[in-house]
Amino acid sequence: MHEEPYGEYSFLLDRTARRVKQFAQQRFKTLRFPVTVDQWLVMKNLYEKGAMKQNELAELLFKDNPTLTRIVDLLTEKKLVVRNPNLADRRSFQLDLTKEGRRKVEQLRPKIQDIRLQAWEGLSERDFQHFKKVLNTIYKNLG
Amino acid sequence: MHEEPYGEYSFLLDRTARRVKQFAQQRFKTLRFPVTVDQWLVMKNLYEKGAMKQNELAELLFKDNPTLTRIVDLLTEKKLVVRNPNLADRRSFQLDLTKEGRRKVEQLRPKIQDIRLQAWEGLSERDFQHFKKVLNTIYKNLG
DNA sequence: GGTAATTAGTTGTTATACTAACTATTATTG
DNA sequence: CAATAATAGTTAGTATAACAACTAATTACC
Repeated sequence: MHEEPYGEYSFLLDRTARRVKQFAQQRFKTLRFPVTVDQWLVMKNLYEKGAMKQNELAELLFKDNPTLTRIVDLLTEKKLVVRNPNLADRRSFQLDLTKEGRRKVEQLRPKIQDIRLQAWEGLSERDFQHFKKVLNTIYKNLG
Repeated sequence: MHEEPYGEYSFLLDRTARRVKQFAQQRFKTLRFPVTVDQWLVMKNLYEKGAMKQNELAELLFKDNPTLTRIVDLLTEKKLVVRNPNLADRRSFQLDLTKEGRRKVEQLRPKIQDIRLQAWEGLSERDFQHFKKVLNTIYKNLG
């Protein structure tokens, strides 16, 4: 195994990605924040970028349409997101945060930093830049 | 977003991990290899390390028991893995590859390298070592 | 030896990911 | 204008992940 170049990279990548998500989800639970990590990403993007169509959101999040449909379904049930008719194209909606959704985002945003900093303890900004470069290269190589 | 330290790391991590798995799964399909990436990990570890109990495998793979039970269920259905009674402890099994399972592993192992190399094009062994260090640090920080 | 605590794996539930197929709507083409 | 192709989002199916609860077996303790 150690004699093969880049052995185990995908295993470590998967393991770490899962752990990061699990940790964040647990923190959300502690904070009584009533959504999953992936639902949060939807809300965060709607907050920062404003109302948009589902396929615009899918592009931002690199998620496929079925998955996103289901996430949005759950968020609309929780009354955190609404699907407004898109007058320019009856095939699509304008997704937007509700007032409650907006408030929830504002509550959690300041806390995300704490979650993030725990992961990066002992690592530097330089490590981060390098890490990003590798992740982006791999992503592009497989794209 | 760019003013926050380590912003987006989890997003990029998740995105890349998903893409890597997706790419590998597509390659498996092309190669007519009849298992998923996660099933492959089970088989690979049984091949390299020999028969073992489920909880030993769970530790190696960092997967929880329900998930592993389901993966092993599917592999036994495909007749690639068997659950042999563990005479020392009636609560557990010895998981092992079947003859067919062993053959399948031997078929695919040489091909895994190609899949891996595409991801790491343009990156070096040094990049890899650094990447591993970051992933392992994050994992430990959140453990 | 008997009882309580722990353990190995399973079952149930909810969520997300990927692929395939589908329906209604819009765009393109001749 | 009509027919065809493409598109937006949805539904269905299969797989994995995480958490909770459970059952049978084993271990620990008195």
